[in-house]
Amino acid sequence: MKDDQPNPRPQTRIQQRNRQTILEAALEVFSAYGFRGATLDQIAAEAGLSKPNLLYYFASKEAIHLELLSGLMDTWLDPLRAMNPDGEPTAEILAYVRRKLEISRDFPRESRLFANEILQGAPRMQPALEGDLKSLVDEKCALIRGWSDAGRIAQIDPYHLIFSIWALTQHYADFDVQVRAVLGPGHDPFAEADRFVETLYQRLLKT
Amino acid sequence: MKDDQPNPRPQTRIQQRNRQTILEAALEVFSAYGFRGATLDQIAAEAGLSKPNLLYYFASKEAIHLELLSGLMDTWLDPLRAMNPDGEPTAEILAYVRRKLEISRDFPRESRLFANEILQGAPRMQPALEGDLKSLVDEKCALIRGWSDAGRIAQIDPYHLIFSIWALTQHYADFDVQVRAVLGPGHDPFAEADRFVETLYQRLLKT
DNA sequence: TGTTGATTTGACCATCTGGTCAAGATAAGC
DNA sequence: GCTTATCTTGACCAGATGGTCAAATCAACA
Repeated sequence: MKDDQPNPRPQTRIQQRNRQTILEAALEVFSAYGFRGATLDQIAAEAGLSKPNLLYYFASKEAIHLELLSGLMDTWLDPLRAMNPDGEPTAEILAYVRRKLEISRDFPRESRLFANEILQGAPRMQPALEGDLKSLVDEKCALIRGWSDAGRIAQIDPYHLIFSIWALTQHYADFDVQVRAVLGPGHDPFAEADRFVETLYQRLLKT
Repeated sequence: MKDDQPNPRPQTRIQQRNRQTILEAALEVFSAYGFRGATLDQIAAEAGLSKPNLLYYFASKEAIHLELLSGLMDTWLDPLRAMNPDGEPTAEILAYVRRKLEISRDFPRESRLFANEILQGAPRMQPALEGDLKSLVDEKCALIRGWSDAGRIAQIDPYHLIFSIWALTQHYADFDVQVRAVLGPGHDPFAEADRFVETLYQRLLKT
């Protein structure tokens, strides 16, 4: 996201590789144990580096965590940004749902990291929530309201419609153990979820 | 749940009161910071007791946490247990949704404690999930499937129907900060959610 | 009131944890 | 190969944290 130019910081190949390795390891550990539950030793072990070496690449434990979180917000917002005002309303909303569910399936650790942060009151993300997130949601909700006012989808509160999409799709990543425990073996929760949410939102939005 | 008889352990009034005070304080702290993020000193301060005194009433930090979790499961299952096979299907399901949302509104700390535990892989609850929870859900899903096979509600996967109820209702407790950040001031998320989920499930279940 | 058992706590301990530092190993340019 | 800048680490530190313990305080009851 930053340091794309060769100037500001040299960013040798070793630096690039090791910072990446560390972030990957930190994601694994933070998403499983939360910020305070994770230790630098765990992350170092996961990354195959020594603890002082971690701190050569990142100023502190908090700095690693922040870097992960800031990288997250964009991944989070992109699918919603992609909702096209000129598309067919139901198709656009369903595409958003499907895309969000794919993200839960493919990036469950990121989803849990995010959930951990919000659960604990979002101490490091509140500004982003009230800023970028809110304004994007406001914009898309205006769009959705336009669609329902024009009778192209059923009348529904657009904000809570979006909340429901977040809740449903993230549930399969964040509560994975519970879902699997209840379904028992021999199930593909995400495949089933895909069919379920499609049905749900089609019935909800049908005029 | 245990020690209802006066015999096994005396349980003086002081003991009863202090154990309760400690559990209340621990709920506050654990739900806000997670198990590892919470400290005995924090809990002691919140309870207005000294740390050694906590450990006079509970064997360890873990013991406090376990007691909270075990108390939780029942509160969690009760609304689902209350689903009446002889009632009107849509009304029964909507009542369940409403009851679950009330719990999110009235016991958000319990909801977050639970979410924290599941998020981190449910290390201390997996047996309960695969046991009591699964069998109750299996039972109620059979019931719901009966309803939809009889044409009394629309065809829908009962397991994912229940997951959707959990996801939606708990979202308002667990992601409270996010919901409020997006809605902005002047909203009552739970009141709005109540209307939203009612609409959603009515449209989903209508034959 | 004296005695006994329950309750409370200050002082303490071992371990863990985030972080530092100086010295050594390695890679890169000349 | 030599020099310089980058990278790596063993040893260490200060503070936090879960937990212990003996001694002190309190409550109840004979």
